[in-house]
Amino acid sequence: MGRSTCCEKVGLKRGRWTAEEDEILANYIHANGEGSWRSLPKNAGLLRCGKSCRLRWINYLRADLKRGNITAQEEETIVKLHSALGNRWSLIAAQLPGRTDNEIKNYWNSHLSRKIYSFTKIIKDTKPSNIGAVTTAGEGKRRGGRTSRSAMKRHKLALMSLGIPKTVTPNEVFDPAAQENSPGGQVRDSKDMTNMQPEDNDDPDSAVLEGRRNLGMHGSCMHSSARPAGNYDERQSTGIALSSGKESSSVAVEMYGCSERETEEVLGPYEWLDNEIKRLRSILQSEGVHPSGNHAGSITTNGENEVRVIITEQDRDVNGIQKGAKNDDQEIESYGIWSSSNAEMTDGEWQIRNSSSPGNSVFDDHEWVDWENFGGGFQYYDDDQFPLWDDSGKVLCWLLDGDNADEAGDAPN
DNA sequence: AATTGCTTCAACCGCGATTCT
DNA sequence: AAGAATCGCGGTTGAAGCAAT
Repeated sequence: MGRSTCCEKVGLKRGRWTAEEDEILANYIHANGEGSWRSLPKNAGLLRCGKSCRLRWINYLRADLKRGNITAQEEETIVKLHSALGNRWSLIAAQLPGRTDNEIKNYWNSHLSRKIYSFTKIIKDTKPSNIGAVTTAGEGKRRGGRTSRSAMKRHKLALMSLGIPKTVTPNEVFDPAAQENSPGGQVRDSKDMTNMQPEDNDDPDSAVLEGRRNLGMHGSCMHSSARPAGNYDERQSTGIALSSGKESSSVAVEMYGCSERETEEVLGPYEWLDNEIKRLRSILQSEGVHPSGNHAGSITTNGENEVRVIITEQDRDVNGIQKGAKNDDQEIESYGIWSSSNAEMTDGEWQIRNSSSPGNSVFDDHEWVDWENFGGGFQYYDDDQFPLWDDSGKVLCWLLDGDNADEAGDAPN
């Protein structure tokens, strides 16, 4: 069927709205309510298309919009939600009263993504050598000290011209294209998450694994999922992918020996992400050795810009749970993607939490989905530190919408 | 003071999803 | 049931303004 444009382009005004237009639109909506956007401009006497009116109202004129800068708390919320949901701005915005999806999208693109992108650029540009050659970041003479959109674009084009797959950006964590190339794939919508079944797979854990992957089973600020399929066997190793600002730069420096030039675009402190990276660095410093001594650790990449900590589990999994019959000397399959969030230091002892363990969190300190019950219904864990995950434990279930979400609780409203 | 490069964000665009007829 | 209309979302663009040179 042919798609008609939302309105005739001829004769309609475009560009910035004037105060007078705003007033007309606001008055009309106050009198007649929202909706019927197609007929609204005609009825209101505006030379705008309905789409433009709707956008103007939603993003600017609504009375319940919050003005002013994004707060630190909001920023953290955005980062965490983006880590889990990808570029689903409307879902993210729904958790930030008074903020619009457009605003959050802009904020992400202009503030947050660059911080992460800068680090991935370092990884991309740096050879895995000279580990230990530590330099400080941000010493380059550069205005602003940020990675601009244009610079990112140039970088992307340069990589493309060289036939190099461009560095994964945060937005691509849930990139459907990347998903198709990813071993486990990425979630496209909530139905994908809620309808996952273990069919077509003999491995009873596969559905769970799939679910973890699809839900962005990487810690906050991770981007481990967007790699192309390769000979890297995720099931035989666990991986950590890094990104962030200053602290992550130091990780990069320590791991790969970035030069000053290579770190020049690294950003300033961003505490929350930095803490993630700090913990990761500690993991690296421990060489991935589990307290049990059963793990041999190494740092590697899969050749696709991704930093991984490879930990071979030789006897049992990190939770001490035997994972099927095998010889004593057989390397156990450890699936899933590790993040800095599923390993932490507690009371001076490393607690490396395998994602296969029930109740282990995706994000540090925040219990999410009980993955073992993923197929038949969710169980969620309380999180009293993150108000998004409300007191009754209605974690992301209602964000997923769909039928399964109802099993875990009603969406707050 | 002029130029250049960059950041920000409002607005536009295309398309899939949903609702209407 | 099918096509049309509309809504809503996410990606992208471009103008305005700022900062460095």
